[in-house]
Amino acid sequence: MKSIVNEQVPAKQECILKVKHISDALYVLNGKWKFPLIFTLRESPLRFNEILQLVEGITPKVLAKELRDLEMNGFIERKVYPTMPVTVIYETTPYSDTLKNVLYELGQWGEQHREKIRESIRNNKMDK
Amino acid sequence: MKSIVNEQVPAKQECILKVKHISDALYVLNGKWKFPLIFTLRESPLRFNEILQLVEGITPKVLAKELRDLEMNGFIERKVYPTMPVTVIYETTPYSDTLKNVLYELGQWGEQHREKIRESIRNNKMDK
DNA sequence: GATATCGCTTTCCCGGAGGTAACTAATATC
DNA sequence: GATATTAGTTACCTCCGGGAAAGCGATATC
Repeated sequence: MKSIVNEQVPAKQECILKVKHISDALYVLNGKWKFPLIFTLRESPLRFNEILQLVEGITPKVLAKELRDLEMNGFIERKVYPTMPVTVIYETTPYSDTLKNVLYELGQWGEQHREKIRESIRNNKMDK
Repeated sequence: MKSIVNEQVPAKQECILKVKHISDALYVLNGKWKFPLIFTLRESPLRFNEILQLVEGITPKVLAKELRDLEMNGFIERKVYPTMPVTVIYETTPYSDTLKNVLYELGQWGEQHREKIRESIRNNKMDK
């Protein structure tokens, strides 16, 4: 005695589960800076002030907070070298490598999105 | 007369550009609900109250605001049918399909991340 | 036509994210 | 002891996400 309703239930549950996975990801990767920082540090390890210059728009306070978050969640490691004025190097852990595909797809999408927006402006219509 | 510095400049510029693409993507997809909503509506078009029930934790006000944002950015369409108490159906546009890969990778990552966290708790150590 | 209900929408409010600018601690140099 | 460098921290402020609850337009009921 299958009904349409019964057939929809598994699809619904599956959808709710998938959304939960996406929300789990967003929970640790929320905000404006997590993805940009992980991407940048995956290119090469950097010092605090180097990140400040490379990641445009970020401020010392926000950077310090984001780096703390990322370290707590196992994405980066903070290495202190007792040199003359102290050198602190931030580098990504292997766990950040698991984000490779996400970072790639996000970057690709952002690139085509920028192009689409530029075209919309040229054509003087926002969408459709 | 190449120096190490000169060789690093293109890589730096390339990195800054890629980060810009990622930031462009995050600009329209920021917050807790954009990805979950696009994913859910890509599964099937839904009415306002159906979304409220399906996307756990979202409130009417926040949902209305997010739906407005998503419509303005061309991700979804709001269709009104003049039935007895009025039916409003929200459905994704073809532009949302361009996010397919991003949504897939984000969901995959979130799933393995949840598993990793559960293991960390079992083993009583947070990372490393 | 007064009242109730459904399907959103708006108002009010709080807390936290994130920006600005100035300050600090440790060492080295002058 | 004044100044510079590195790696932040602190105080202050604004804006936005998001929760609670009321508002509102259209129909259904009496």
